Amino acid sequence: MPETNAAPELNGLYFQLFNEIGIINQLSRAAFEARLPDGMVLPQFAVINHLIRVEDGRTPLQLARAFQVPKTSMTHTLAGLEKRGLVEMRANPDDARSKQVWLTEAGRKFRDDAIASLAPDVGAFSDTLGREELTEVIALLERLRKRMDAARD
Amino acid sequence: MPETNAAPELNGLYFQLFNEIGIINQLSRAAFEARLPDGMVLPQFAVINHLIRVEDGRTPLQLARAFQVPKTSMTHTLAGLEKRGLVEMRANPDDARSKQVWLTEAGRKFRDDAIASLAPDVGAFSDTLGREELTEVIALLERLRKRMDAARD
DNA sequence: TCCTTTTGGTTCGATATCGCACCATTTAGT
DNA sequence: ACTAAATGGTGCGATATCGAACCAAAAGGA
Repeated sequence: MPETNAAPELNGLYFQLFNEIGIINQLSRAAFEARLPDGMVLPQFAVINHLIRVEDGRTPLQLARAFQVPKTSMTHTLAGLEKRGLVEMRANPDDARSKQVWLTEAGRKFRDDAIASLAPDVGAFSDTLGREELTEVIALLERLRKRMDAARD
Repeated sequence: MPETNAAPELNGLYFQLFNEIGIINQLSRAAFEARLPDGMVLPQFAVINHLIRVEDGRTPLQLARAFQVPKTSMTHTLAGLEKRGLVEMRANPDDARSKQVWLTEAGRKFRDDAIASLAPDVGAFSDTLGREELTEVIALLERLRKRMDAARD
């Protein structure tokens, strides 16, 4: 007899976790967008941040995968960033189908300014989790994210 | 000289955490919606689940607050659920402006079926975090959520 | 009681998100 | 080389999301 579910309550905990994650996502999104200029939206900021943290010159598809959004969504996000002059789309020398996303000077400055203007907000609750707890949570979530990603086939 | 930021790297960790949370949210959303019938969307399921976990008879505004979404979004979500016959909107006997959201039998059944059909997916990675790790993460995130919520004034 | 403010909810318009279909290139198979 | 399949990206239409403005009921003063 196949053991399909040895610990059903575990599922409930995962549901709870996803629920909590959804709410925090909501809260952080709202907080961010309240600070960002007019129509600037969280995904746009996230992309800029990613390009700085990792490296610019990524392709749109790489970005879509990194954030686990459909590529059409990324196209839209990048179009917004380009219209604001925060990124620059160039042809990919290695593949004529593909493009590369590069930060402009304005893009880098924008990110620095945004971080600075966001700092006070983060400061309002940054004492909630200690450094160890934070890194612990991040590590666990990262582990979960990679497993979920892998399970996605 | 005022100490505005005693530990700047902490902010970076929070950014990282929010980033990770955003991606997992994305992944769970996509996974859920792949299983749910046609146009059914994650927030709708989340509301049903909440009504069962907590108690139905909540008002739309209570739900909006619970999920930290604007009330207009909740109106829309509830309209979708009502159109599918999964919830029922009744007048609030205590307040003529307000309404109450009640689950229908179809709504309860729907939730049970959805959970069942989702179980295999969760099973694909449910061994990633142990029960202790899970409850630990949930507890920490819950703590953070409440603090962020409070900081929202 | 009358008037002001607050609160619960919806309507409306603007934008974001995403699936589907499509095109151009690249890769793989023969 | 030639064709078939896979890959990177976009256009389009349908829906989701959300802020602003609005309405009706309730709460709070005077």
